[in-house]
Amino acid sequence: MVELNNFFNDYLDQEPLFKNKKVLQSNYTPSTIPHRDEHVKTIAGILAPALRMEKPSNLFLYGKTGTGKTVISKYVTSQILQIASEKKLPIEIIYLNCKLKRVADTEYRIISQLAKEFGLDIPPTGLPTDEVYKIFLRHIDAEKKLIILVLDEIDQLIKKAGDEILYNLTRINFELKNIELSIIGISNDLLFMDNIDPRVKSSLSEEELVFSPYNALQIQDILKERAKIAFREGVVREGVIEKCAAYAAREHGDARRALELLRVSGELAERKGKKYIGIEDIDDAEEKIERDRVLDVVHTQPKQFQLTLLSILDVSDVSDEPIFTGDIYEVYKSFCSKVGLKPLTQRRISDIIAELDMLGIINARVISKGRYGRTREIKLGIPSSTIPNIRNILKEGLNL
DNA sequence: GTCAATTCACATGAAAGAGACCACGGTCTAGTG
DNA sequence: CTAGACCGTGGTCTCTTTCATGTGAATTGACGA
Repeated sequence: MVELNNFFNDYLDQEPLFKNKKVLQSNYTPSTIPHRDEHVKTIAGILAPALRMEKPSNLFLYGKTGTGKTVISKYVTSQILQIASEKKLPIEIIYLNCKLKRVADTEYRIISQLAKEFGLDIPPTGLPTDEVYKIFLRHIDAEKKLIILVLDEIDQLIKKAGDEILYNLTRINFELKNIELSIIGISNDLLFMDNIDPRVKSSLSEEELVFSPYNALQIQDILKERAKIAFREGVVREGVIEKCAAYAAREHGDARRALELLRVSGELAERKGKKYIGIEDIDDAEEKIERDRVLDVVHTQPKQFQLTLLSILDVSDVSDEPIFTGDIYEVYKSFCSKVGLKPLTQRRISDIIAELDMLGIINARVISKGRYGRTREIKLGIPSSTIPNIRNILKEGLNL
């Protein structure tokens, strides 16, 4: 038995670097949002009629990840909710993240989640969708209410389930007398509006707002503000914040990434028993975040994904040449026969590769090699230092 | 040399199937009074 | 008589397969200068 007692005591004696780690976590809603005053005001202006029990316009927010769309909409809606509860106004605000698997990524689940918000218990499956609608509508129409529905990552929902949901949701206003429903859609994808039903489109995007990425200086401000609350004084060394911001700005100004980077840097420094966060911790943090993300995928995705990823790692290990779908499929098949798994069709592997690309583990690009066909050119999107590690974990998990 | 047709190796889409999960209603069974 | 067990039906959801269609540029081959 290891002497854990000492370890824990040492741990407790050690001065913690963090004062309040929560403010660096992604679900934290700060009380001030630097460099977004205009947006906050605009949104507040659009939603304000709600406080007079008039239906606000539907609103659409665009912008890349980490540009503050979610934070701001949460902030504004929480303020509204606060006033509403002071004045006893029947306003409901429902926030749904459509990207969360098995929560809100199909029509059925959206409705059942909505129903759940109103205290209805709807089974996760088994009922016809329109039945769920009926139950929901009947229950909800009982009293006068104004509902603001925030659909985050709405593009994911549309891509998977079609635009019928939005059509049905916008129609609730016409069908129910007591309910006013406004929708706030949040999307990372500027283009996704192009291929949805024009009727839905016009009714949905009565107001639009685009969030541009932060630049490095703005991210610095955000980081400084949060770091002040999160860390003890003097913990963050000179240049640390600047470097975090620079990293994040390189990635299209993603503030969430910058905050994560700072938090992980702090955690790593603390674990090393240091009394401060130095620039070198950021590099470690960067690598750790990357590795964790890949490992997370490796563990949560099904076997076929893992096999495909392993094939990619294997092929790219052998040569530095760019690799193509066909090569991977061949290797993949041989792996399958080794493991005794029935290989999937190339069609499916093609999709899996596309999904791995979406997850950011690989970089796949469709290119045409002219006479020699059209295919995906695949490169690894992860630091090479982590590859052997990941490969071993993969092989272990697959009994190879 | 120029230009359009050809051709490759997949990408991309649509539809449909398999299998897991689940609710509901009806029927059967065993226990109870 | 009734509560619970046990179907069968019909629904959703995910992962796949099957079939069909699309596609970008290197290559080819005809054409004219």
